[in-house]
Order: sequence, then C-alpha cells, then structure tokens
Amino acid sequence: MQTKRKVAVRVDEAPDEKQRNGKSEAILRAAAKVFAQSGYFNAKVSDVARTAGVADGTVYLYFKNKDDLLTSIFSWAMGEFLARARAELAGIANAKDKLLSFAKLHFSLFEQERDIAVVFQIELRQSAKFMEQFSTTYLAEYLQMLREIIEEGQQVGVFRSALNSKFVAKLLFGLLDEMATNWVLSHNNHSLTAMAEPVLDVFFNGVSTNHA
Amino acid sequence: MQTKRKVAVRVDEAPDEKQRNGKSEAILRAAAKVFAQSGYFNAKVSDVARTAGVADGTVYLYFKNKDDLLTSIFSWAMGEFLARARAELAGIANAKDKLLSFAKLHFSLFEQERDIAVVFQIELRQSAKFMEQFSTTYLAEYLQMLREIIEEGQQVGVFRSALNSKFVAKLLFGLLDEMATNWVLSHNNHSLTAMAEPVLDVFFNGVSTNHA
Amino acid sequence: MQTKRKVAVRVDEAPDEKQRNGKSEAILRAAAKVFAQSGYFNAKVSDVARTAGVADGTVYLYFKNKDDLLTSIFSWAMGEFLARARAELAGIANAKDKLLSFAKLHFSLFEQERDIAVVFQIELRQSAKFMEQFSTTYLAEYLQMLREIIEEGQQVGVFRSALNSKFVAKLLFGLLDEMATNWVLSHNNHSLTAMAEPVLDVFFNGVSTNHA
Amino acid sequence: MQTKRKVAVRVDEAPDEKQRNGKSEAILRAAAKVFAQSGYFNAKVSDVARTAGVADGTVYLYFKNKDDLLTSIFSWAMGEFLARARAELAGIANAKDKLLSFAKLHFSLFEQERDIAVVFQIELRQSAKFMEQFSTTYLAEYLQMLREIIEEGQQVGVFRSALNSKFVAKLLFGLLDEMATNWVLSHNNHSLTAMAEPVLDVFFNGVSTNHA
DNA sequence: TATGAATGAGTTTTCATTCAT
DNA sequence: TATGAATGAAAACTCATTCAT
Repeated sequence: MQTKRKVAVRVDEAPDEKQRNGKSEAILRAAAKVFAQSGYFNAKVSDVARTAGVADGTVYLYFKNKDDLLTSIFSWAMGEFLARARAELAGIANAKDKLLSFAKLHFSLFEQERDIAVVFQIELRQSAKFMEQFSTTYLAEYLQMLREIIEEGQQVGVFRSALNSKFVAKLLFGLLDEMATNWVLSHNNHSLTAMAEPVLDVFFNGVSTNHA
Repeated sequence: MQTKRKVAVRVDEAPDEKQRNGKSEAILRAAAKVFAQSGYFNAKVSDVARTAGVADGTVYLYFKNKDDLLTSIFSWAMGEFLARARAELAGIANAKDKLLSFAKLHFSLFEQERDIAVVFQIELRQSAKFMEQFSTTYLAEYLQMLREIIEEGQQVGVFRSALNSKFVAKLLFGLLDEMATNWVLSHNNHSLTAMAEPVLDVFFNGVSTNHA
Repeated sequence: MQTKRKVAVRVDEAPDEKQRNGKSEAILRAAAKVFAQSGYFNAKVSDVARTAGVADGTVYLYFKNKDDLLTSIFSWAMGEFLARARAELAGIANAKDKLLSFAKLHFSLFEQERDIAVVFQIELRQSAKFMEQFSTTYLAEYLQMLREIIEEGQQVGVFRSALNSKFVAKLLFGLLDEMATNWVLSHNNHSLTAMAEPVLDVFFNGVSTNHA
Repeated sequence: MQTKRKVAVRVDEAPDEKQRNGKSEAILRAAAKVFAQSGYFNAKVSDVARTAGVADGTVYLYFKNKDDLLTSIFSWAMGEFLARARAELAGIANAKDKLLSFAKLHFSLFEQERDIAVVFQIELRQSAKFMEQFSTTYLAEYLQMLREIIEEGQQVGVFRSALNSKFVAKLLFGLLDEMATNWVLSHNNHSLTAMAEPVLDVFFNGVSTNHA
C-alpha cells in the first residue's frame, strides 16, 4: 500500500527531492484550490479530479489517498519555500535582515498563492495526526533555519545570548503564524507582507519602553 | 459542514449564557475527552454518549448536533476562563503583571484540563467555519482583554505608545497559542505554565541586545 | 422523510445457539433469496434490505457485513438442519434407515427452501476462505453425525468394518452433495428427495454385480 | 457477472480448439497461480500480467476478459486431461481397471498441478453461471466418458444393469470431486492419488457387508 | 504484437440524527 | 426527560478494460 506512486518518466523540472511531473503538480494545485474553497472534509476527490482535468482514478495513480493529497501539498510547498529561503538568505549578512527577509518571503508567497496559504493555516491543522507529522518533518526544518539565524545573531551580539534559540525560534514562528492565520481569515485585503516589518520590530525590541 | 445530514434550522434557547446543569456539563466533558482522544471527526456521538453515561438520543436533548458539542466546549471553557481572568486581574495594578497573570492562568488551566487544551489547540482549528466563528466571538473578547491591558500599559508609559494595541494583542496571542500547541503536541511532560515568564520576557523586551 | 418507523418487537423464539429475532431472520431469508437470484457478488446489500423491508443501515445492525450475511445463512440453516436431524434420527434403530432418513431430510429441506439450497450448493463455494471456515465448523458436525451412524452400523455388522468411518462419511457426503448441486443446476423439476434411495442403494451395495 | 464493467459482446475466434502458443499458456499458468493464491475475486489482472511477465494490455490480446481467463483455465486443463484419459484408457480392456485408471489420472494431475486443482475445486464453483456453463460442455464430456465405461461394464456383466448409467456416472464424479476438494482444503499433504483405490472399492462394492 | 497510463463506473459501509415509546 | 432501534444519505477507492503510441 505504500509505494503505489508511479515515478514520473518525464523529468520536467530540476530533479527535486520528490519527482513531480506536470500532471502530479496539476493535481496538487487543483487539490489546494478545492480544499481552500470547500475545506478538506467537504472537498470531494472527484472535485479535485475535475478541477485538475483528469479522471477520478488518475488521482490515485499519483497519490495514495485523499490524505496524501493534503500532506503532499504541505511538503511540496514547504519544500519549495525552504529552497527559496535558503537561496535568498545566502546573500544576506545581517541576522536581523535575514529574519526580515525570511518573514517577507513567507508572507509574500502566501499572498501569491492564497490557496496554499489557506491550506497551510487552516486545513492542515485539523488533527493531531497531521500536526505531529508536520511538526517533525518540514516544520522542524523551518524552525531549524530560524534557529540558526538566531544563533548567528547571538554570536555576533545582536540577539540576547541568554535566550534559548530553539525557544525563540518557536516564538517567532508563533508570531508569523498568527499573522498569517489572521490574514487568511480576514476578509479585508490588507497586505500580509507589509506586516513582516512591524512584527519583527516587536520581536526584536519588545513592547516595553524602558530597557533599564 | 462535516455533518452528513442537513440539520433543520431550529432556533433553540438563548445561545448565550446557556444554562449548564450537571448532565449538560457531563456530556461536554465526555465530548472533550473523546474528541481529544480520537479527534473530532473520528469521534462518534455514541462514544460521547457512552462516556457520559447517557443514551445517544439524550445528547440531542442538550446539544443541537455534533458541531454544537465542539463549539459548546469552546464557549463553555472560554467563558469560564474569561470570568476567572477578569476576577483575578481585578486585583492587579501593574499592566505587565496583569499580562503575566493572564498568561499563567491560560496555561495553568490547560495543564489542569488537557482534554480541553487539545480540543482548543487542535480540534477547533479544523475549518474556516469554526475559526471565523470563534475569532469573532469569545476570542474577540480574549483579545479585547489583552488589548485593554496593553492600552493601560501604554497610558502609564510601560508599553510603547506607537504600537497598535490590537495588533500587539494578536501578537501576544500568537506567542501564547504557539506555546500551547507545542505543549499539546509534545510528548514530554514539560510544564506549560513555566513558559509564561520567558514568553513574556521576549514579548516585553524583544530578543535584541542593544536598545540605544 | 421517513415513513416507515418500525419498532423492534423483540419477540424472540426459542433461544437457539444464536439469538435470531424476527427481523434478523427476515433479513437472512431476504439475503438467501437475493443471493440465490443474483449470485452473491451481484447482489447488493440494498437489494437485501429492500427485500427484507428495512433500511440499508438496519442490515448492519444485525450483521457485520455482506460476508457475514452469507456465512450466517449457512450456520443458521445448518444449525436448524442438524437439530432436526438429531431429533428425527433418535427414533430410528437401524443404521441404514438412519442414513436414509438423514439423506431424505437433507434433500427435502433443500426442496422446501430452494433459495437456501442454491446458496449452499453454489454461492457458499466461491472461495477457499469460506470453504475452510465451513469445513471446520458445521460441516464437521454434519460429517460427524454420518460417521457415528456408520460406526454404529459397523459395530452391528451391517457395514464393512475394514472401512475408515471418517473416509466413508466423506464419500457419502460427496454423493449427496453432487446430487444436490445437480438438482440446483438442472432446470427440469425432478424430485431431489426421490434420489435419496437410489443414491444410498449404490452407497450400500456398490455398482458391481458379483460379490463373491 | 463479477466484472464491474459491461463487456462489449464481441465474437472472437473459434471458441473451440483455441490455439495456445507459448505466451497464451504462460498467461494461463500465471492466472491459475494467482487465482489459486488470492482467489479469483481478489486476484488482479495486473497480478496475472506481472506473474506472466507481460504488460497488462497484453493479457487482453489473448483473452477477452478476466472471466475468460478462468474459463480458459478450465477448458485448457480439462481438454488436456480428456485427451490423456482417452489415450490411456484405450489400452485397458477391463471396465473396473478403466475407472481406476481414470480416477488415478484425475488425481495425479491435480497433485502435479495444485494451482489447477485449486481453481477447479474452488474458484470455478463461484457462480451458477460458471457451473452451468461447465456442466454442459467439458464436464459433460467427462461424465460421458465415465458413462461409457460403466455401460461397457454393464454389458459384460460386471456392473449392475438396473442402474442408470448417467446417474451412476454422476455419483462417481461426486465421490472423486469430494475427495479432490478435501485434498485441496486440507493442509496436511496426504496423497490424493492413493485415494483412488479405496474410493473405487466403495463405489464398486458398497459399504454393506452381506450381499445376499 | 506489445505497452501501460488513463479511465470512470459502481457499491459497501458508517454514523449523525430522529422519534415512537 | 430519557431511550436506542432504525434510518438513509453520501463518497472514497478499486481495478477491469481501453487505446494511443
């Protein structure tokens, strides 16, 4: 039951961690769209298939089941994000600037692909099963990136060394995550990317006035 | 949404300040337990009934449907929390101390009732429908309490006045929420309440070192 | 809207090995009818339900699944047959007469309930899974009854003592089974019960002429 | 019947004396193996294809559909058996010896090809459709061979003339069939061929002691 | 001949909810 | 109030078969 996935014969893009040919990605995009629209549980696999322009059964040629569709959206999008983040951050020296870029990238990708954002912020949170799975894989990598930047900042003295870097990384994630969820749920179209700076201002400087 | 049968829309009793007698609360506790254990979707109403020691049909004498069980857990627990928070905070003068007490209360209640915590952090997040509903009711009240404390602090000069109090309240919620989710998902039994102080340290002072 | 609201009238018959109230047996009879008509695989559970005059879901209140319907027909009918056979044979002294009565009972019940006969001779044989299950339970009891009669006959000298009684019991079953299958498949309506005597003639005396 | 898709009725090649080249027979053997292992219904055509070392589509170049695989196993194996039986029996004068040889051949072929035996004794019995089809074609020929030998024996006075030869042939088939099914289902590896003699002993002489 | 990716029909089963008692 | 037997809607998934290459 595990390895039902046919390997794409046509190597389209750069050989990533998981082979995604055109059809596989089309189904994934369709799934994100449908899940974002109707919610994961309301969404029918046949809706996904129709949106992707394939037959119902074809979905199962590429994905094990409906769950797999959801988790694959996560790992696919997260994989792409992490790759881009690594690339972009490589050229930035300053730890604070890195975090700002990271947050902006995170937010701007969500703004570019709202469906993905909805799936990430809402649909993926539906069960401990998913949550645990994600926490231990790609999300861990996400947190690890944050942590390394924070430690970098601690070493050069921009960030308080007394703080546990892993703990602080989680806090930053909490801030970004809450903003993202808010943006997804709010119906006014305020810019999410524009929130990166004020969020990091608080993260960097806190809300207190005097720092005796 | 997730119920398979369309529910006849019937206007029940006053939705606010719902009277909870012993049986009603027993069912709610049973529901929290079952939902936390199996997840909302896997949980069967008959499981809830059995756990509560009543017949299946009895559940429907107290709650409109399965969804209502979930939302009632939220409003019941949130109502109790807000009442206690209001009472406790009344006796505290300092804004920072208020926020600390608030966070500690939040965390300690979760530690006392893990089932409720799981339902809050995981099961309630499963759909935009719930999320939006909560954001606009009890959660709004929660945020409003935070906001008022923050504005209080701004007025007396402890918190930066330039910051939008609503925005900052959401950020604090993001921090606390992330900690809570982390605690729920982690299998090691670290204390959640103990996290309140370090979280607020970062919230108050930020992670940066120099505040010229 | 539901029109038929039948209430279980829990009037149970004689407490058998397996409790079968009226509804349970009605579903079983309906299943036998539908399976005999369309074949097990073609038969839809909803057909069974409709024939029994209950809702689809009700079938699953009494039977675990479609397979259970099939196996329950077997154990139910076989149980009834064995009980009757035991009762009838008690009053017969002669081993040969016992076997004749046994065969006649077997055949006459099939003639009275053709649906059951079809299910026994055809639908039940569809897989090794079923076959093995049956061979080791009720069929074993059937064979055991035959065996005991044969041994009885051997002790009083009517049957050849050199023959292994278990082996001979199987042979007799083979003869009766083949006749039954033939009758079920043949479209002319010859009497099955009338075959008992000639079959046992061969079983007793063989086909050879000289027995020096 | 058991295929989910309605098959376009297309008249194929001459149904009798089907040419079997190497690949066709390889597929048939693979089918027997897979059917014996998993049962006809659980067996997938793609399993058969893989076992035979061909692509899924290739199966359909040689066989009309999945049903055709099952029936072809029957006619192919039965055809081979009948041919061999005719050849072997030609050299035997005595009717009793002929029947014994026939039974031994039947049993020994099953022992040589257990997969075929399983398909014959179990998988082929699954539906009235198959049963009737077989009863009227190759099985009829099988019975006819037995019948002729019996009539031969009746003419020379070895077998009781009063017995209907067709009826007696069926009875013998019943005996052999039951033994074969027993052997297929039993997990101890007793010899099937060795059963031929004792079975025919009973068939010839009956189980009774005195034949006054 | 041979391939194997794509198709899409079709049914079992679950379980929230009802309502006669 | 309380019960729990009965209801019936609804969708994921499989896999035999096709057909473009």
